[in-house]
Amino acid sequence: MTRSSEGSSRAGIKEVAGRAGVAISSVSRVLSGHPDVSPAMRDAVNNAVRELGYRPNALARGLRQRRSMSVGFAVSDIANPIFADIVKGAERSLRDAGYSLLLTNSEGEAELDADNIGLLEERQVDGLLLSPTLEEHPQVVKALKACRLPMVLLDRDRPDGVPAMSAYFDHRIGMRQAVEHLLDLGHRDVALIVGGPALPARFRREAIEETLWARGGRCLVVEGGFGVEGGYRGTMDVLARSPRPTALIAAGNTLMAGALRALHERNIEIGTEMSFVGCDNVAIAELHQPPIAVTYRDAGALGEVGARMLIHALNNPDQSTGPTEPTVLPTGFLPRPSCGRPLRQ
Amino acid sequence: MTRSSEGSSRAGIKEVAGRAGVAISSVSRVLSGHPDVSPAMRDAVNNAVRELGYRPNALARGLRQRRSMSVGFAVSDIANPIFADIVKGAERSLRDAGYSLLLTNSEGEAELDADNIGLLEERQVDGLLLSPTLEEHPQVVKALKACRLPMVLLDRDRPDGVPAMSAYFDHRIGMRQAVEHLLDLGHRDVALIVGGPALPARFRREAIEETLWARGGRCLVVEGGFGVEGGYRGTMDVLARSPRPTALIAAGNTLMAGALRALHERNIEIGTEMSFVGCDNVAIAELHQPPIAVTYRDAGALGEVGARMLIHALNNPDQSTGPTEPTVLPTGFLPRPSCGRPLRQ
DNA sequence: TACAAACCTGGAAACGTATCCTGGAAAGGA
DNA sequence: TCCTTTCCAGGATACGTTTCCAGGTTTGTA
Repeated sequence: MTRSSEGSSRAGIKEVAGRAGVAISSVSRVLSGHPDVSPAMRDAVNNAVRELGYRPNALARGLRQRRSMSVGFAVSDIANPIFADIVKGAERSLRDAGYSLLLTNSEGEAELDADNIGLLEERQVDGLLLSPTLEEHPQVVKALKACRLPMVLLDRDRPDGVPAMSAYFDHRIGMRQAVEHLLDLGHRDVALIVGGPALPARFRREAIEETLWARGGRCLVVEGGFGVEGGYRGTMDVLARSPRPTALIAAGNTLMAGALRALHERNIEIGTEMSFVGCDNVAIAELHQPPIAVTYRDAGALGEVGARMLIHALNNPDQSTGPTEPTVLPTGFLPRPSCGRPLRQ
Repeated sequence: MTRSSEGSSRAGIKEVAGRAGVAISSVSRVLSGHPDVSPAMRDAVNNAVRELGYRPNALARGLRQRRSMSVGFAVSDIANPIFADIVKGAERSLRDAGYSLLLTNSEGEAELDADNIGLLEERQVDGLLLSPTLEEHPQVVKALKACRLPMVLLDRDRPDGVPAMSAYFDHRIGMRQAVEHLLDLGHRDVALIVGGPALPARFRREAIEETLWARGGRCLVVEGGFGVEGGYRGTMDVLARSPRPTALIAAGNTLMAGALRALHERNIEIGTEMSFVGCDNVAIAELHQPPIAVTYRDAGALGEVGARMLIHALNNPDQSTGPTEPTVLPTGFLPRPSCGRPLRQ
């Protein structure tokens, strides 16, 4: 009988106050660390809290304080390892700051992203982290413009008129290094498989074209569509070209998977018949035989940084409401045996 | 001036009532689809809602209704593709049913899992999905026992006294097939690298040992610890044995990655010098050269099913409070060239 | 000793919603 | 015409907190 006979529902602050023989407001003061509290009061309340196993109701608190201490993350595909890492990093920063994470996944459907933004608003999140499928999709743009919350776009373009902060990778750095590497090996005809016009792809394309042109190379750009399928189709397209490029760059980790499948299927020897560069140092890149040269980025760091930007904005709501400077994180390049000298000059 | 001059804060049900010239309770009735509402009233309210861009406050609603229409998911590592798929599947089911997902990640720390369970309770989630790091960790068990909410454990053991439902894979099916395959190829000495005693590993170990013993094979079990590192160390351990097993099974997708790294480092030719079986049909397995034979499972389906079990329990709170029968999903085996005949008999 | 200041506490209002309850109006039957 | 029933709308209360306000006690200072 040492267990207190807990009611069917959880104890509230009222029960705590009753048990401690004090007023509700006093309990609240103790719990929120208000200075004007006598030691006796503090002990009495803390004891009652412990005995009842009291846990505050975050809904009630959020309603009263008009802040829920939660942020929403609208992501396009949590199963993409890059996004999983970003979410993981963001969750870490948020947890450290006492925030909870409300996650929505759109499975690549832009309309769902737009809906999700609205749903998260209803849930009274204090801010929003965003890695939508298509940041320029009209419904998404509309939802973003209508949204009054502090927002951080992660590795995405900021559509005109959207008052969001942003953090992204400078994918050009790693790509320039990759192309320089290919040029140094003697390649002059390089194909690029790219999914769409959005930020990461755009940066990569820019860097590749500029670097190639500057040194007299030629670039074949193939838009094969997104995902593994896109990579596969794009690669098949490239392989059918004549003259065939001697090096192939897949601008994304899912494109890379599709490209590798196509190369295997056609029995192309990677690193000799065709040099290959992928994106993101995911498991396949490292463990493939031969290992795949890739541009890399610290996706977890982007999540952490983005979340911190958001938290900072939440703590300083008075600052100039305009979006602050974007945070730009570097990328790099890991040369690996998937890149070799071209067979023909 | 067609835009309504929205106040700084969002409009509430009160503003809607004022604009429509009706009582607050009437607005609530219209919005919640109550039958006793006149068409005129319905139109008036709906117009006001549209004009003001009203969105209900989920916090207030949850507080009043004592259900938040959200569920928590405490996962050990969202960056593990299996968990990412499970979360993705769960989010889909939850979204379809009108629930939101509160995600916590413990990054492999059991204490964090325990904390997170408490945090999610504070947030008044209606139920809990769980893929904790160590379901038998004392703090986790304590948190689970103290939790009054409907819970579903995903691919985890149910500790004694924890009133949770569960859904898991029968990893034995795929493993039996894998071992039969190895036996058929002529292998008699098989090594198993396993992370710990938890459910997936236990099932796999059981199936391997039973199947091997039944046909006169020998099994070397190595507990190398979790993660990529564990797989690496375990494999190095196995390679040092004499006589060296002719086949190696890595019981987990991260263990597989570590094992492959070790095998590459030692220049072991996979499929001839050493046959290899991994777990989960992740990208590396398919794209590795030679492709890696793996047991597979539909992780997304587990997430969907688990979430549906939870939702069903939430909709039928009166049913026998005891946990229902576990849902068991099958696994399979994909033979691939990483398994070949042993060099020596 | 008297008065201001600091400290501590309790009561009450508010956050935005759902729901109970009451009552008026309309509709139907005698 | 009167009474009962049904339909519909509004008022009030509650959900569990925080926070403002006012009052009471103690401390410090003149």
